[in-house]
Amino acid sequence: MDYCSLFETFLRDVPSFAPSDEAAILLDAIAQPFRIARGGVVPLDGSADVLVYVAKGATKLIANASGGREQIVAFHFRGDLVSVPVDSWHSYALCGLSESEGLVFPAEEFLKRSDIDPSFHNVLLQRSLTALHRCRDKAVGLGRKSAEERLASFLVGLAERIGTRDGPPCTLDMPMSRRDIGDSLGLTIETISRQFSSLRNAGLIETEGRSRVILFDISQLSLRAGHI
Amino acid sequence: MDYCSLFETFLRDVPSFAPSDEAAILLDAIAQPFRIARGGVVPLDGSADVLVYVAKGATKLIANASGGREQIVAFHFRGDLVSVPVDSWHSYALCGLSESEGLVFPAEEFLKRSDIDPSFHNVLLQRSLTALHRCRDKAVGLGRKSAEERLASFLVGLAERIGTRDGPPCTLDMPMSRRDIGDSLGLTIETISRQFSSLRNAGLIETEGRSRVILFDISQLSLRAGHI
DNA sequence: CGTGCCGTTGAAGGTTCTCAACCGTGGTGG
DNA sequence: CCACCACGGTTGAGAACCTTCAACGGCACG
Repeated sequence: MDYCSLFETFLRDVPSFAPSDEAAILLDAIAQPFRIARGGVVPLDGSADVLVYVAKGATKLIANASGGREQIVAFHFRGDLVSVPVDSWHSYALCGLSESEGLVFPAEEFLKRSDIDPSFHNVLLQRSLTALHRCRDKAVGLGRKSAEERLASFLVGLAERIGTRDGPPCTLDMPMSRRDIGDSLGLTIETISRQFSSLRNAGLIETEGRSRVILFDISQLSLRAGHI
Repeated sequence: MDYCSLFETFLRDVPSFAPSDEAAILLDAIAQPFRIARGGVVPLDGSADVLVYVAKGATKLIANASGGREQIVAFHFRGDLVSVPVDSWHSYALCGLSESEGLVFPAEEFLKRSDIDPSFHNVLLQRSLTALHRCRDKAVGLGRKSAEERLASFLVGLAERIGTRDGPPCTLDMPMSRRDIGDSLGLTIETISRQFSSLRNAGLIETEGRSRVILFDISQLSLRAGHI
């Protein structure tokens, strides 16, 4: 994808104004395109917070705790806008699960220029609130849930975001590895694997190869996830 | 505090426009004042997301996981604006740590009306990003940290928000109980108590009564917190 | 002065982690 | 074409950390 179509995709996905608008021109001036391979890291200048638009592929937002421990804070897919802080207790990086492309904006500049268009500004606010609410639900899971509940939650949540809608059964092609799932749920790969086996034995899911999961009964899974 | 002074405090704390502005009048029309005692719950209509402004006191945002387990997602103090979702996997409630007062706004209406003033809109966006970043750091702690690291993190974070600035030593008057701390860090009260004892024995902190903590060496605590 | 809640400490138990071995798959090079 | 290797995933056994259960102490409040 060349820069032009990247930026057009951005304007289509983060909706509410046409490419000719004044705000679009201003944003165009500060956009930095990127393209990363599976496992690659989105280049951040490291001096200021950034907003990253994911145009294609799938990414993970990683926080580094001390001692080499990693925590995946969120997964982001095509169309998502990710806020990546620089000056925080933990260092963050946005990393490709598959080959991915998109745009990097300096956050401060971006927000300043988006003032021009209130409805665009509203979209940003809405999205950051959605991210906040997702992060809170994640925090609840990390703080108060067993391994089984976490994995069930994870699968149900993923089904809502990227699953086939014509279920049941619902088929899920996960772009992330067992390690990624573990790093996201605060568990080890071994525990993830054991919980997959347990759900398989319970007849709730089936796995094909490394990345495909079939969910037979989402409501049952939701029950095991400890959702209210 | 009567409604008028509540609303004036709101306009002062969530800055950028004077009480006479058009936006202020519009917001005035949808504000619902509340006053809760220690342990009381901010009344939410339950049909739509709300934004709560805390004018006085200290509050906790609680998520209910199934099985009676509670997870405190965030603490909020005077001057904070809290987004409380209604339709989520977990049910949320905003609860007083001490006698508290403030204003409740329907989120959708609030955001719609704040369009009028871009700089106000910017403040909202900035605040929700701050909340998101805090929530992420919390998620890292819940996912990847030991009990000692969590408590050290908690104390350092609290010191930044409500500690005396003239330290060291830094004195902390915590409005929350051991149970609250446990519910916030994903641990039991017993573990919290043991970790307090451990930090006391290490000479890093001193406790006076139930709510006062004195931090002798914040950098040392920060080290134990596993911050990068 | 009694009662109740909050906090502390101890001992036993459980869930998850760590360490280790094994298997299947996909890619590479002889 | 096949052997080999690297890597991701699975499974088992023991250890670590936190929880659970239980008892006790102290402060606040009626």
